[in-house]
Amino acid sequence: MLKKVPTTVKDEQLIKMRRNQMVKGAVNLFKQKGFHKTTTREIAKASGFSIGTLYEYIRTKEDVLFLVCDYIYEHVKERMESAIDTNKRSIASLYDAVTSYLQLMDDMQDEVIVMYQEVKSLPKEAQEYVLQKEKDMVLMLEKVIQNSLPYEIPAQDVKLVANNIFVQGQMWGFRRWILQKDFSIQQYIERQLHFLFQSLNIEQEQAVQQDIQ
Amino acid sequence: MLKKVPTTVKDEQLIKMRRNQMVKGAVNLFKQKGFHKTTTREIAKASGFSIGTLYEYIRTKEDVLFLVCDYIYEHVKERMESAIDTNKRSIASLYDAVTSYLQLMDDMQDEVIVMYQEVKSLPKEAQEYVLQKEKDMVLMLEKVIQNSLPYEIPAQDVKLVANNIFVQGQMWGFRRWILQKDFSIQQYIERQLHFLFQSLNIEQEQAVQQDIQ
Amino acid sequence: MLKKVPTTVKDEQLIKMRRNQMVKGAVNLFKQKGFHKTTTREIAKASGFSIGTLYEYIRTKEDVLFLVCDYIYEHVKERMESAIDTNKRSIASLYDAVTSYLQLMDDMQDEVIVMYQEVKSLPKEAQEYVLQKEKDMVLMLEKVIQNSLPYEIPAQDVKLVANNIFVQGQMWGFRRWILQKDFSIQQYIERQLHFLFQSLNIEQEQAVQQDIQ
Amino acid sequence: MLKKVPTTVKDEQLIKMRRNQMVKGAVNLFKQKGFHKTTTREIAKASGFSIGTLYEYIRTKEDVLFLVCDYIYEHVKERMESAIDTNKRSIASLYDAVTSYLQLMDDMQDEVIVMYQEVKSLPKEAQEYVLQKEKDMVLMLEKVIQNSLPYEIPAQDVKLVANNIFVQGQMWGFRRWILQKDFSIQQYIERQLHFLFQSLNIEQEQAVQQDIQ
DNA sequence: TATGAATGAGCCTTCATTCAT
DNA sequence: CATGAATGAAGGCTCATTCAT
Repeated sequence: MLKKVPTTVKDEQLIKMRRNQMVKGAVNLFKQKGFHKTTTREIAKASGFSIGTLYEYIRTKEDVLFLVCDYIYEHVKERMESAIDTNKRSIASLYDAVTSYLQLMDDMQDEVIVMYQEVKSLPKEAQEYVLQKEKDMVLMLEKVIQNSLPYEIPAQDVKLVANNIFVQGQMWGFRRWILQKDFSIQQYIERQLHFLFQSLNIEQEQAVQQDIQ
Repeated sequence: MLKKVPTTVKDEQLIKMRRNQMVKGAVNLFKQKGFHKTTTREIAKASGFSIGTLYEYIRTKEDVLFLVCDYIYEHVKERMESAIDTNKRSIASLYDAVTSYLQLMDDMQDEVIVMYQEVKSLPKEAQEYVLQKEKDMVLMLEKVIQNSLPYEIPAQDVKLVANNIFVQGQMWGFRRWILQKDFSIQQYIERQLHFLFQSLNIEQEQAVQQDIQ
Repeated sequence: MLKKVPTTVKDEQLIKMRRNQMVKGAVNLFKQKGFHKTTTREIAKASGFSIGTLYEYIRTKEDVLFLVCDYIYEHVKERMESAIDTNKRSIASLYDAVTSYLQLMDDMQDEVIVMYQEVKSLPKEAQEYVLQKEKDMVLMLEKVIQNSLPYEIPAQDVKLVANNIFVQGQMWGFRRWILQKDFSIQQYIERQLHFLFQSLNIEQEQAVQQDIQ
Repeated sequence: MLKKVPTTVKDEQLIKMRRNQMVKGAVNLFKQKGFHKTTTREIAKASGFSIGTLYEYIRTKEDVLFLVCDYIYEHVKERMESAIDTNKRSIASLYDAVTSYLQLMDDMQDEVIVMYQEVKSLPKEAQEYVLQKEKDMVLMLEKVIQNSLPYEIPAQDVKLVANNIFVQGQMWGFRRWILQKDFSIQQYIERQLHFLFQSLNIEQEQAVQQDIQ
């Protein structure tokens, strides 16, 4: 499962730092012009070092994209994990999970858009690696759903609902020009929660109250 | 709203034919390798004519992408319009609309994926043109929802639900590797409808029965 | 045995012409600066067309080198074949063969030097292809030797003598700075023939006289 | 005639050691991939120190090649000188010289090949320096020939024969794939001596017997 | 109209060399 | 003295686009 991008440089500390610079710079560029229209020189410049130095930390341009995707997912996953307790057995935990997730998708709009528009440019192997991370995230949502509901529902339905939530998170960024004209993120979260709970036959008040306690 | 791609050729009939060949060939290529990794030569070859001829019918490579997007949307819209009556005032019409839409998204998976992964490669102007068509489609869904519901709901909620449905259609193609392992398209439609109606506080049986009548 | 360099261009006539231009230009450059220090842009310019056009007729820079080697050997072989009758059974034919061969090596000094200094830069497969052609040439010499001698000599010795002659031809170009100070090509040929015949226990006069008849 | 490669380091002892390491490593690499395809980093690694250290002992990459060539010739010359007495006035000394020389060329095949394929990559000045050493060697052979022969022969012929022998030595390495299939080095030496003596009108037995005495 | 050879800007990548630590 | 991270000039190659036939 480990997928390492080879380096010429040996100092692990330095690698981490430089790659952080890279990801930062690259995300910005990819956001604006997409992966293909972004030059390696531009990436280097945006990262604050020369083209030569860039290539001390990666092998190919695609490595940059991979690093970006990896970074984003790692970040997202981390935040999700610290925000969500997949084992708590109450509606409130679903409420919290969805709230945190959508909030996160708001915070990381740009990154997420970049990722979803460019994964297909990754080499097959890297694509699968990223896909796996995505699956992991959906799985987290599935677990929360399963554990929160006061009744049993078919595994298939759990999957569907989890995927729906997941995609609604992405949609907030992707369809920003349409949605963010009419909704603030708070409103968006509130209404999505409303329909979610409604569709699951749950009184939303329960969730909120449990949460407050 | 008109967005014309200029040509050297005069014969309108011929233009139509040639461009159809182009779109056919290009969609296939874009599907496999994406817009950027597809060369104009490949497009010409897949279209059945020479690179020189290709450039008699377009101005730039991006024109091909635009033509593809345009074609897809035209197709989708056409089928949606013939399948949906936005004015019928019953739950059944929402049921029908969602069913038709999801079915359509199943039929046109590849095309839709191509479109959504590559629009950002379009020049700004063209992007907006395509975006508008998308908006039109969501609007259709909004209308159906508004007219079908036996009660009033806030415009915002209508928008949200329409967008959710819209995205669930795209997700069927985008997340095929995950979803189509567990669902047939019929099952997918059925369960999505189930949760949709549940979230709208509507007995699904009503819809089905109305439909049969 | 066929080893074809792929092209984008279809017109066989044109390919031949352009490649001739290429080989001409490239040999000159390789002669001066060696393969590695010669730029593809320089090759293009020396060939009289643009870098883009160059790459319509080859796939990689190494292809140019291969084309050069191929051209040289084809040329050499052709001239050797037209000058030598491997079946004539007299000393004179050996005399003629060596004379023609050394004369040829004088004419094609530059080309031969280029070839021998750069074959190792060819990809393995191409290297073997060229090596084979070289073997063919040595084989020609072997045949002539075998058929000309009035007595039997061991196959091994035939090989050795053929190789010696072959290398003496190359040496005339390679060691030009040393040899061509002291010898004209006629003198060189005359003395090498002298020692060759001496080493084979043959009166040189026989050969010359037979030849005159 | 002195050609010094400048250094940052002062300690002569150290310089010698480090450069020995360098030559050792470099020869191996050049043998496998040629001078141009070998990187300075690879040379440094093969030498057992860092790229920074490498550049403490040389000024440019070409210096490494020069050092290699220099080393090889020094080695070859040394062995030749210890094996050959250019003043002994008997056929046996020619016999010995050729034998030693060809044996040496067998021992140092790789090095010799490297040298001859890469000298042209040396800067002009260095090329001449190496060429001179080569001339010295041929001169040694010339002297031996002159002194061994029981009769006078023209200076030109001496040169030619010396050059022939010299090139036959190189050919053993260069044409190894062809020759070493049919000959052991002993056989090769024996047959070349045979033809050499024959061409010089000398009974080989004389040489051998003289040698034994 | 159709063709396909020609063009060259521009991209990714390498690698010899330097220099601060 | 030794190290190795940083640099950027330069090279190989691609591909959208043009234009003469």
